[in-house]
Amino acid sequence: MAMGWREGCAPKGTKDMPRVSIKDIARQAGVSHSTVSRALSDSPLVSAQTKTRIRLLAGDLGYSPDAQARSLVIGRTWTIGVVVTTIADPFIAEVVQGIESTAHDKGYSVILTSSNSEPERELAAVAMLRSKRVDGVIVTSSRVGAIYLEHLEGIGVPVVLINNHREDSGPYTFSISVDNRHGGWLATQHLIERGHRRIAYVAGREDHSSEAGRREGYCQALAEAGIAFDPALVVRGNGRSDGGEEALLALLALQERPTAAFCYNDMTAIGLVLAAQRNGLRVPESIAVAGFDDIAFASLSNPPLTTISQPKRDMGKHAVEMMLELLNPTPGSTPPSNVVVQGQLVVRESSGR
Amino acid sequence: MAMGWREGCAPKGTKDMPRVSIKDIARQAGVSHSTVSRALSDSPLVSAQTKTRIRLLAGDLGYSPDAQARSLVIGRTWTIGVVVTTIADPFIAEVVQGIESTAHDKGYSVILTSSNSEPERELAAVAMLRSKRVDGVIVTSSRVGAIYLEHLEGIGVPVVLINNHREDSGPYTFSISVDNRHGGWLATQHLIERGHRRIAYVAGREDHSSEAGRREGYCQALAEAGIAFDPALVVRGNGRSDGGEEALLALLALQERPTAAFCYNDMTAIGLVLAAQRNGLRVPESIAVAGFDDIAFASLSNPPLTTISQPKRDMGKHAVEMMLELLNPTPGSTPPSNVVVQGQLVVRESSGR
DNA sequence: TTGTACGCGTTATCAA
DNA sequence: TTGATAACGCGTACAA
Repeated sequence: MAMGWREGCAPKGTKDMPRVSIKDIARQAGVSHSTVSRALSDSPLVSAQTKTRIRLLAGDLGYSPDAQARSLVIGRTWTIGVVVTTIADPFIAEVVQGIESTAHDKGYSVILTSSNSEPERELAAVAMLRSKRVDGVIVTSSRVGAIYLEHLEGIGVPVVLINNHREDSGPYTFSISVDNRHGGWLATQHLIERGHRRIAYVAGREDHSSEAGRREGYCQALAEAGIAFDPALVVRGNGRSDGGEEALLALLALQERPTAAFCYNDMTAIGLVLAAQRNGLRVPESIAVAGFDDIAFASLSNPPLTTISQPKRDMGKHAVEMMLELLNPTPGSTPPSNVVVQGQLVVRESSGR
Repeated sequence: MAMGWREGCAPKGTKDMPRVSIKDIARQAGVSHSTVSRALSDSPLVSAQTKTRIRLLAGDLGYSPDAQARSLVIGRTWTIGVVVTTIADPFIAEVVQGIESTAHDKGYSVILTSSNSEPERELAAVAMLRSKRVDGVIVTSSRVGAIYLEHLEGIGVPVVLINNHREDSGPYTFSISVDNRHGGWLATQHLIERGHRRIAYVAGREDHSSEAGRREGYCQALAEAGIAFDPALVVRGNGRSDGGEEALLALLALQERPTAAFCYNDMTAIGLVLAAQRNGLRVPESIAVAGFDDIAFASLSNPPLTTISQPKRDMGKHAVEMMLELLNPTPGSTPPSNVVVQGQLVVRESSGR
């Protein structure tokens, strides 16, 4: 019965089951295809009678509207492209969950592309999104190069950047990002309140757009507390757990060890905690630790991690809503502007009593 | 300049930047649009001279082929739909990363939909994928209801199920799944080798298709070791960390407490470990623990978690390759069949010395 | 209230 | 080697 299968997928639907179009419905209903089109799109230009008749028929025939054909004439695809570095990053995954979820609610679907931070992949992704005629693009990548942004904007559709504010962005590009400086300040300030004065900062990658802000917040909190900034206490990391592990070793090698560490993000913090414990240190007794992001595992690590919580799902949601406002501006409203959301300090056990 | 923006996105591209089609190129090049089409698709029916001339022109004009129009006539979209429960699940996220990555390599793009396990969302997602004319669908959901599968197959395109083998699937539906029974056996056997005889099993949701197999493996290992099966040692879980926490409390309430626990998955195991530590138990000394999946955090938890590793990325990759073989059967090859991959025991510290 | 005719951007089938 | 012309499935201005 399904023997034709091995010959490959027949062009449209299988030979066993050809696809039904509005013309087919029209033929069976004895009307023109335009009447069918109107009936299915609930146009007032059709009698209620034929409307229901056609709709029933469409249901019986198993009709499914062809979004491509529709988009071709309408000029919109109700699809938004989402570009991430990797979906395996727990932070990004949660943001994307927020994006997909609200996009779905608004009748949009999502094309997901991951760049793996490889420039060629990024460009290929952009070309593909452009060809697929997405209505807009949301980018959740911690670093968006200038050239890359240029290509992105070359698609000619609105772009929303998450955690990646850029000054040199085009007129259709907006960003929504967490207040990194304030978050860094909150975390450091918290450690200071806990009585620490030698506080390390484990940095992220320098090309991550959030890095500078978090470090500034760290510096500011120190300054406000009258603690002299010690460059030796700022160690390099990479945003991943292994970076945190290496950072701990670097701190261990210091003459005067820190009693606390604020880490660029949770992954770094978790790696640092693990390495500390492996080296016989107790957290938070020997070294207090605070992270950034509040990924799901922050509360499941041992000890549970004190961190700055970002409203990840909400940021995804907000990004979609901003995108829709760009695509379908509501008459009265003000045009969108860049958004900065505040992170929240979540005190858990890794920062002490 | 970009003042027209607030009037909404103009149909195709912005007014500032109308989209260029092959007809535009044809006009400028003084040839017919079919010649342009041929030149761009590298047809041998065009002189090398005009071919390069047209291609250069296309580049200058910033031409981007319209995938929709193309698909409309070709009958393929080079798009596959991916259905997950939630992308925020670390296991699923890694599988999807594997899917997106290899799909990209093969020239396919991915539409991501998350069902949140809500039936209405699932059906809406299926309808949307059908309308968008995806070439195939990959499902990574731990439970696929019979009705749901029916709808899925109603799209008329191949379906690949990950970790969700079903006997009652249609002729175009295949599955790739881990050997749950063997994995459960491996983990339990490992705990037995470590000297444990009272070993608990913390179950997953009963409607998860992997649950039965893992439990069977557990039972078999016990039987082979001559250990009597004690139903009291099988406690309910839900596949999440809070389920593991509750399970530990249940085990604590037992007359004869277990000295080890095999958990349905890593999230459950992590929750159980955390609850144990909160209750003054030491892992693995007081209770040894093994999980299943080997999510990224298994190695980052404290103590690092012994678990059964699933080749998550490879499973995603394999799913795509299977899909492509269904879409473009290579002449000589055998038709795809359901695949069962073996998990690997990864011994870390949570299971003892 | 309905039907006709055209266009969206492609590919493909004919003639030339 | 190239150019008309007809599809693909749909929306819509225009005419009836």
